[in-house]
Amino acid sequence: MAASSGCGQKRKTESANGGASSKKKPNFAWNKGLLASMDDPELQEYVDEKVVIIKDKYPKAKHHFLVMPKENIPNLNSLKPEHLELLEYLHEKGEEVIHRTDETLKFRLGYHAVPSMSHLHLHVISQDFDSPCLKNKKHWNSFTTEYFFDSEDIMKMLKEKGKVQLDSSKFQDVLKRNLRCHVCRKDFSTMPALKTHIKVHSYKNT
DNA sequence: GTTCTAGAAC
DNA sequence: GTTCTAGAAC
Repeated sequence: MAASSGCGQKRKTESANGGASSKKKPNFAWNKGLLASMDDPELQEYVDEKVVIIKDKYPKAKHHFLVMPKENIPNLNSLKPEHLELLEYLHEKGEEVIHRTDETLKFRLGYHAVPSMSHLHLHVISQDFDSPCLKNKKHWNSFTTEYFFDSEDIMKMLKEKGKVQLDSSKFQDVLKRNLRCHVCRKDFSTMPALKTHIKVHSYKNT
């Protein structure tokens, strides 16, 4: 059967790397990974003159896309008032990809308060969170707590304040909070228990 | 962001 | 003994 985990784990049988120089994987600049992913045709979902949409390399739900401007905007703190139209465009393109994918499912469009990866990216993620890549508390809390800012709220902030200023220290504790179902608010003590539980809910967009 | 894995939790 | 979490990795 060889059922795989489906979450991009490495094959240990891989050995055709032609040399003894493969002891360690260079981890430096891992946070620049989105730049490479943007140019990967395997991941690209949509491209135009202003944006690139890719499938998240490690999707945390059945459907998980990243909408990114081609313009190099490192993060939310870099946003200026003149970027508002661009944010609206990202949102619009995100909604389009939802309609092309599965409009019967509930989705959210939003930004992480403190993203690990550099280069502004709008998450477009279905709310089932049914994925083998969703593995730990940080994953869960980053999409189901106030760590996840709805795109509309970010746009509103930029519009009203002329910037998006988030205190990153405030969000470290949020990621360590107890595991709680995003639908019925029931608490769970382990990830496996939570992952089993969330399957009982419907994620239809009705 | 992920992988790996020690040792805590059960 | 096995499951699960959480911190280091260059």
